[in-house]
Amino acid sequence: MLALSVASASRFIVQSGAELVNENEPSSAVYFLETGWACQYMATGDGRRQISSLLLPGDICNLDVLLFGQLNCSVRMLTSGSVLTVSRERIADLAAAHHGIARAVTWLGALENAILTRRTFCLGRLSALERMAHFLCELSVRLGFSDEEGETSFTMPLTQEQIADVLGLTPVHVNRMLLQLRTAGLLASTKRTVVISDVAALRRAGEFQPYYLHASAPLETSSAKRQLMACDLR
Amino acid sequence: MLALSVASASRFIVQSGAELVNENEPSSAVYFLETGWACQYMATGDGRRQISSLLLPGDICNLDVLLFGQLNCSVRMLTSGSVLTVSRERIADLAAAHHGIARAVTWLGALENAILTRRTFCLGRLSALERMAHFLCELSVRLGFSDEEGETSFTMPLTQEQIADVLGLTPVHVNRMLLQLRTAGLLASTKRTVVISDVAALRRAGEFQPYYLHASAPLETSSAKRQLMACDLR
DNA sequence: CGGGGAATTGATTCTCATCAAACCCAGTGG
DNA sequence: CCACTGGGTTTGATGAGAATCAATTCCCCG
Repeated sequence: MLALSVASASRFIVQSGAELVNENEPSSAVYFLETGWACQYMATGDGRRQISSLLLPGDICNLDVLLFGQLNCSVRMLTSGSVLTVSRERIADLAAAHHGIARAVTWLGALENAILTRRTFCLGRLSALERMAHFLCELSVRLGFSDEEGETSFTMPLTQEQIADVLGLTPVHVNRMLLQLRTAGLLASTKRTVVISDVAALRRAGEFQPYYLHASAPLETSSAKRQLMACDLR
Repeated sequence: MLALSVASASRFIVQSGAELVNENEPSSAVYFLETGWACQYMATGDGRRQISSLLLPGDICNLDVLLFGQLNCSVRMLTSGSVLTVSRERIADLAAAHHGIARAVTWLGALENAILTRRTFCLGRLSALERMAHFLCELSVRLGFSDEEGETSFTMPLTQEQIADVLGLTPVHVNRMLLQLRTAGLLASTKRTVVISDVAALRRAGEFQPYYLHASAPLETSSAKRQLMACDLR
């Protein structure tokens, strides 16, 4: 909404907390997240919130809009960042003209699908500790750190409350689970820096198998994103 | 696996419990479920199981295979039924040649996506009772009963254990939640027949909003399915 | 030097899991 | 025709994991 109020421009600098899409309003553009983190979420009337997917730099959100003209969840920036928008019509036209574009949309949709499928498993059947471990493993791979052992570290701008909304837990419990992973020697994180001391062990603890992310086909994924981005720049 | 062992034929009669896809083996076909119910699920080593999606008569599963060549979950029949298979190559060829087919695949993928997103919300933030209510509402709409009030009834071949695997609960607790809904007057089910006594109330109890199912665009959905089915029959 | 959001810690409560037993009922075979 | 069987359902008693409530501490920033 906010972002689209200036219809002519296509790149926006948005503040942390800015709402890109509201679940109750129609939306007619796809967003490409250049920098910053964002999330898709749904909320109940009484304040419970569930983040259904995290959007990392380079991610595209709102693909459903291409078909449905409406997203059933809201999208909000978790940090400040910059966003490119492409109108629904523009992508539809290009997809009709170029196989590559259509394929890119399908590919990214399928990838999102795989991630969501995995998340249902985590939320339904893993304990809080396992979910936490799985989450950190998934994040590291999505951010491009796919080493299977040794140590990995990266920065993560999320608050514990936001992590809680991803994992279906309370902030307090997230805190305790992080502590537990730290005392178990799997994690050595400070503030906003995640340090996975023992990748292999953390993966075991979280039942994490990286295959579903298809990170071994980075060419496909990144080329899909690049093609969609090019829609905007032409 | 089982089904594909006879490569030439394309319609199979399968027994309840038959495994159509195993998460650890590559798969190279899309399945169209003519009759019967099936499910996609993932399991841990120690026996926990989570059903990520239910496949109802008329549903298509395994679309991810078109892009990834591998599904990350298993698919199993919950009842006996009949299944049509279409090879990956065949659909890919047709999709390249006909817009309609490509669009159908994208549409169904997006719909699955919307359902998974919603399930994430249910598993993460709804109580057992709310999940149960939401599940029954979703089921009734997916089966074609989209009345918003009054009474609705349909037959459901699932055991309480299978429902538990959908909702991330234990069979015992599923039983108790059903009892609770019955004593609250929202439900009047016997054996395998679900009778929703008060649709509006059950929807409120489960925070259910039907929009995400896009049942109001049945033409799109069913025509997408029909087109894919036609791939097989030509 | 405050001020405020986030993180941490403790005490308590509640939801749901676990364990265990009884029951119901359809199908089978004597 | 009726005991036998076994999967599914129902019910009860107990326990564990996570939520809730409530302070306190830690930092970052003005």
